[in-house]
Amino acid sequence: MKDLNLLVSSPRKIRQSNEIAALQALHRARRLSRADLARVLNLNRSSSGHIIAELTAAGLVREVREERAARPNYSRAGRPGVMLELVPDAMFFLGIEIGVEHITATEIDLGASSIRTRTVAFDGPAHSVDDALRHAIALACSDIPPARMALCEGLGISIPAQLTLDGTVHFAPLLGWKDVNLTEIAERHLPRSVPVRVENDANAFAIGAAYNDTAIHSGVTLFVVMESGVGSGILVDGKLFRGGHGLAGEIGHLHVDGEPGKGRSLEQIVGLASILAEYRRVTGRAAATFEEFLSDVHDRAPQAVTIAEEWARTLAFALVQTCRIIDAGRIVLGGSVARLYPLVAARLSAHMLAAQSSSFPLPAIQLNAETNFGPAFGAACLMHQRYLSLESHRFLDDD
Amino acid sequence: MKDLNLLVSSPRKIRQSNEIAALQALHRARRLSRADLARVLNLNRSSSGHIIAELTAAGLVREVREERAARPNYSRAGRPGVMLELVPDAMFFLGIEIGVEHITATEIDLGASSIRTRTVAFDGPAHSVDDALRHAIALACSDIPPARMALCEGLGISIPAQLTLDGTVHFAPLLGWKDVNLTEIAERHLPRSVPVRVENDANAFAIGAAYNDTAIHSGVTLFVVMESGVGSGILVDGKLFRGGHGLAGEIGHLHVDGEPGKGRSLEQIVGLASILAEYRRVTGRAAATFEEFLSDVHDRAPQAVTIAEEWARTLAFALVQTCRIIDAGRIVLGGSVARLYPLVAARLSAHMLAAQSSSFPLPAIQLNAETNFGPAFGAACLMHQRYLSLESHRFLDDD
DNA sequence: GATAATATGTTGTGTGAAATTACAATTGCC
DNA sequence: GGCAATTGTAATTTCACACAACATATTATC
Repeated sequence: MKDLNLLVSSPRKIRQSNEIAALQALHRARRLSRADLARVLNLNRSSSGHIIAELTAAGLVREVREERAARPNYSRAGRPGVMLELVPDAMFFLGIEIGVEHITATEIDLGASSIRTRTVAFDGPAHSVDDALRHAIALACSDIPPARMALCEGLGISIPAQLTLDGTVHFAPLLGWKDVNLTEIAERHLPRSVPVRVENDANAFAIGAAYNDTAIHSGVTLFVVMESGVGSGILVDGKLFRGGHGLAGEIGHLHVDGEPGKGRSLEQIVGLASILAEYRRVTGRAAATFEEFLSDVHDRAPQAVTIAEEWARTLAFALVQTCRIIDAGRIVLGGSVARLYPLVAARLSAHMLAAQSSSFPLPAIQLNAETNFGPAFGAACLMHQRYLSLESHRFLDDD
Repeated sequence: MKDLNLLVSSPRKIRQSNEIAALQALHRARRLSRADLARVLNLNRSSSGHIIAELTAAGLVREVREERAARPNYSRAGRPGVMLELVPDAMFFLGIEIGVEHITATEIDLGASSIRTRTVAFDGPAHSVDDALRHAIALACSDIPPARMALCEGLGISIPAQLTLDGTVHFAPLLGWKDVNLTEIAERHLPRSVPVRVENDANAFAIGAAYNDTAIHSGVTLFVVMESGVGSGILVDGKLFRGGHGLAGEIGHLHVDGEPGKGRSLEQIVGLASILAEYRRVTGRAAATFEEFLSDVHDRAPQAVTIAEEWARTLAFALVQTCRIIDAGRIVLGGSVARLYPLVAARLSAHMLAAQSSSFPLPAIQLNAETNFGPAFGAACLMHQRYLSLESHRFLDDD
């Protein structure tokens, strides 16, 4: 039923979907000539020209006035093409992350570049849903003059919660929320009607970390976020895999040892809180920090190394289990705890190799170094992605 | 790069994709009038008429001459529409399953109805890849006269093996094959050039079990096949989720108890071989059958019940772990061991409920009763599905 | 039973978008 | 400078769909 409607029908819709394809292509390649675009999209040069004309008139695309010396490379024979690029300021997208201790708001442009990010402390559990959203939206919109607000094409919200597919909070243990429709509430607090989407924080992080990395756009990638809690997001060809209820990737509660009934969860061993608790216990220093722990591991202090070894062993086990099910081609580790990874990368690999039957291909593991890419950025990217798809506001006038 | 080409459309491609959508709609609904089709596809009646005319001329669709008494229901006012249906005999698809002990070949028509199925004993490990495929293809094609062979629009092959995405056997422990490109070999043995696709047996089973069940077409469904080995296939909106290397759903080797390093795999507790071995051990009857075991469980013989309880407990644990990752909305149990499920359904549910955190929705569990739907049928369905998609041979003349 | 209302299928016409073709413009290479 | 190669644009053609009009077939209503 739903596949069928996605198929394009009327002439006008052809142009719309081709325009979207052109925007996507320009986003990925940053710069293309009309002829380049025609090749990428398998279109005629003339059609490409018409599409560009329409997008230029709409203010989304412009010719880049290039310094003549700027391209000594690619000196093919023939008339050189005029390069085109997206107009970054044509619009912007907002992303906010409502965390347990803070709220972050970010703003990205049409090129998916971060314009600015702001974070404030916020005691999440102490506030109602309504208060939290009002604070967050105020933070995001505060410095934006009304005229500019008209260029906002979407607001993404990231929440540490289990969400159903329609943006309703199913259960948010960390915030104490339950069964609230965030989309509805957010729309009430917005100065202007804007598309809103809510997403789990791990999923949002995954989108953000992958969004400007063209290599990740194909295949299956697992993004693991390790803070106090542990979550993950699964990306298939650059698109989020949400599962039947939007809860896919909730690996924090995987059982990783002991009998099925008892045993501990991944989060209870790999999470920040557990590591710190254990490190403080063995060192006897109740105020020891994660930085000190990392430093100790680096210096090969036995007590810290033991903790790190169990961390690596447990994480390896969970990753192998997960890959048996989704067969990820790549794993990206993020969150503050991920800084432990470079210190024990070899151990992690060894444990994974041991747990894996030899014939099963091991995924590549990467560290997400960009601390800048948080859930807020990812939530904004989600709206950027939405704009560059058939759901886009601009193309839904009729129907 | 690959998304873009699917988005782009030209007049001719519109017609193609609309024809495909029409075929899909007719396949799902079995019978539609031109006006019905127009509504389903969001097209004008006249366009619908044109599309049907083209498909009728191609011999894929026909008007059903209806007995007048056949529709006392749906007696709306107005001129009744002429019902349309796919022409089953317009083409057919072959599916073969190469197992460890047998080869099955099946043939389905354009309506995805099974025409005939044949099975012969075959000692897989004793034969070379080449021999096995020659046998299998001969079995599938033996009774088909050359003239009819021209109507064959695809051959699907199911193998108990890990396959890469391009149809190469990565590793087939049960058959002793390794690193063979089955597609290539199969094409050599075919009497005529025909699209070929190779698929893991669990994945093929999943496709087949779901293919004619219209209700399953949306959401995430996990199909678990339990024989001597245990495998599974994941279906997302009716389409197979293959993972990064085509190995998604290999849950047979999930660790289900003990410490990460040691512990047993799901297969070693839930698989047929293990159940039988344990049952024979505790009863002392070395020739005891699975039927006898089922009968004992039914009669609540303590020894058998103990085995069944561990089966339920272990399976529940594995299913919960899997659903934490992919968040399946539904689980379908198949394979001969699945017959144990109805006897311990309540226990399985209880164990799943206990293992699941209360906020996590439990998937619905179903038994796949149709023993007829084997991997061979699924492999054929895979080709049927392929024909009803943009990859279809019929629509790739140009380019 | 006649008429109205409703729905279907077909035909002709118009429109929009892309393909095709042709051509001017711009560069590199000889 | 001549030639090949490439780009961008304009005119024309082709194609598929939407729309409107109409004949047709059936039910509902008086």
